[in-house]
Amino acid sequence: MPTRTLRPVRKSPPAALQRVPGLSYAALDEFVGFSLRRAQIASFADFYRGAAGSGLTPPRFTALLLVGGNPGLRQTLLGEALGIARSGAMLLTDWLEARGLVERRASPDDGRAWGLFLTGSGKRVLDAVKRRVGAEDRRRMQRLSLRERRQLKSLLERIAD
Amino acid sequence: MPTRTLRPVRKSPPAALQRVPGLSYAALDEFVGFSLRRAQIASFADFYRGAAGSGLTPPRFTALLLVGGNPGLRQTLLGEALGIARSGAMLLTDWLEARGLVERRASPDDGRAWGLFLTGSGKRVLDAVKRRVGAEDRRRMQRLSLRERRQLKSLLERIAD
DNA sequence: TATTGTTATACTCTATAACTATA
DNA sequence: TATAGTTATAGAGTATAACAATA
Repeated sequence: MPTRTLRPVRKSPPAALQRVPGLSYAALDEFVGFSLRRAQIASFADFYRGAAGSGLTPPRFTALLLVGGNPGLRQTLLGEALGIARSGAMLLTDWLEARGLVERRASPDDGRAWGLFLTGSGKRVLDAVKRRVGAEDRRRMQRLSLRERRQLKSLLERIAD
Repeated sequence: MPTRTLRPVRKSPPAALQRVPGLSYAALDEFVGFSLRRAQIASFADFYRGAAGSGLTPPRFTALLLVGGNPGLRQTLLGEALGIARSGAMLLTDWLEARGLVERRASPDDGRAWGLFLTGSGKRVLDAVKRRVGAEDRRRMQRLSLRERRQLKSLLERIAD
């Protein structure tokens, strides 16, 4: 059994591109990627507002959602889904387990692997954060009509790989 | 004058959410934020493809674009535009200066401040990378019709703060 | 031999806080 | 006093590589 070190809570959201008044952004506005990035940063800010106090970050929240939707998920697969190395998936799982949100259970069919499961507390925390983050997500999207929201989502899916 | 330490070139793009076949993503798909994030990650991948070999990262590229479009830009303002602390803006400027892409000139009206300017080499590198990254950006967007591209950009601007 | 999880280590980017020199 | 830039230091998240146990 490994050492379960509790990693501290993140204090503030990551860097954010800002529109500073008086500066020329003409060169940036040629790229759709910049609009995408700025919208995505706004969405991250929503997340941090909704997840405030939970200690969750986007990868941790995503991990909880994935474990919740795929009980018995293995760390390697979790890492793959998150696009991080196995070692990182382990540290992430350590953090979630130390906080009592996720449980490692020995895999019945593979002695090398763990199956990951939400604990009762993990389910409650996930539900609460999901509700609050979801509310923030919908609040921002209410700037658009229902039709525009569907359009945006469909366009985004088409340009994502 | 500070020490101008040359920071190494980034090897690989940052983490990327992946659709792993067989996993349930139902819980994630409730959030527009996830579509946004996945599309944005794809756009980052485009950037790293286009900027390959240049050592540029998204913040460094953005910094070059901003200095190019705002000659004499001060570090503090650059940091603000990028959403990073002054100290970070300095390290970033150090990197760009050590690579000969950007020049610090004493500000004529304020003895404390630098004005940032692209060097000849900086202009050439920026032009080349801009062209290649722009091509990648447009290549992805060609999955959409012209009308859809305009729509996407407009929708993104409306949900960004 | 290959894979799962783990450990050790290092690197990148960021922040905070204290310093200096100018304003 | 306040601001621009700098320095020192630390933290968070990532990667790579080597290891043990199991497949």
